[in-house]
Amino acid sequence: MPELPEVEVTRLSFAHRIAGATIEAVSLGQSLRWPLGIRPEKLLGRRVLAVRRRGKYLLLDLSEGLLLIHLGMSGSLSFASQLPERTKHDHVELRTSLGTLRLNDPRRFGAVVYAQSETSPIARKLLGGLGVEPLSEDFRPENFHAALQQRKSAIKQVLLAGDIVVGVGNIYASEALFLAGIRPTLAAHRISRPRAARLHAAVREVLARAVEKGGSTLRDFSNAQGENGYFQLEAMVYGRAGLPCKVCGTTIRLIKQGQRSTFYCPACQK
DNA sequence: AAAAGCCCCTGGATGC
DNA sequence: TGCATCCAGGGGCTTT
Repeated sequence: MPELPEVEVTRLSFAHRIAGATIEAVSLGQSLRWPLGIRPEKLLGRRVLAVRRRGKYLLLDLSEGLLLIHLGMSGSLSFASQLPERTKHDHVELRTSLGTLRLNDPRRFGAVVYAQSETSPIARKLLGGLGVEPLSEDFRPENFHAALQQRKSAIKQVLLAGDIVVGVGNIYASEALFLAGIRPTLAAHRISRPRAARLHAAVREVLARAVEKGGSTLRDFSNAQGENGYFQLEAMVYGRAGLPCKVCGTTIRLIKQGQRSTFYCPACQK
């Protein structure tokens, strides 16, 4: 489910409510992708200072150390003073003085990992290889073009890899490439400077727009307040195989790239 | 260094 | 209704 917009929407939905809370209890369900990395009782009494985002990770700054939270494919967070009864896919629960934070993740590709600092070995392993934040000032057309020149694989897969620019997942990669008029199979190093600039703008535009719409709720995504997203309703190509392009009417195509679906318009994207 | 495949896991939709 | 197959928002790890 969660690409940058869904993670950011989740962050916005509880960051201000959990800030300053003291951790009172931690309980774990089934194992996730990685172990927590600290004895849960060690977290008791620590405070949650802030919630930041890096790529698709949420970073909970604690009075000592931080928690890295990843939602994987099917994870979602809830934060409320009163939550419904726990179900079998609720794998991490953090009870605090201001409410309970709960991770639900049926597929368990997600994770909650403790790190002593952002430079600790585990934090470096998870965050170290990440590319630039697409919505920050550091994401610049010139640098983006230069980075693409180094890569021979298909632009869609380069976007997904996340080592040049973070946060673009399977939905928004297809959407950004449509917006930029670029064929997903085009080798990244073949993209001209002006076209790279156009893709740069498209990535920013599609992600920012998706955040505004509360993300995409394809099956089960909701933010930490339980609210759904609506960006999927305005998707131009994602999930629209066989349907007419909203711009030119040509039938949208579905192909596989690296075992993942890619959608594009063969007329609008060259 | 980069690229390509594999795999982790559960559940919903579809087909016979 | 039962069972097999395919598919799904991610990404680390291993092998070329």
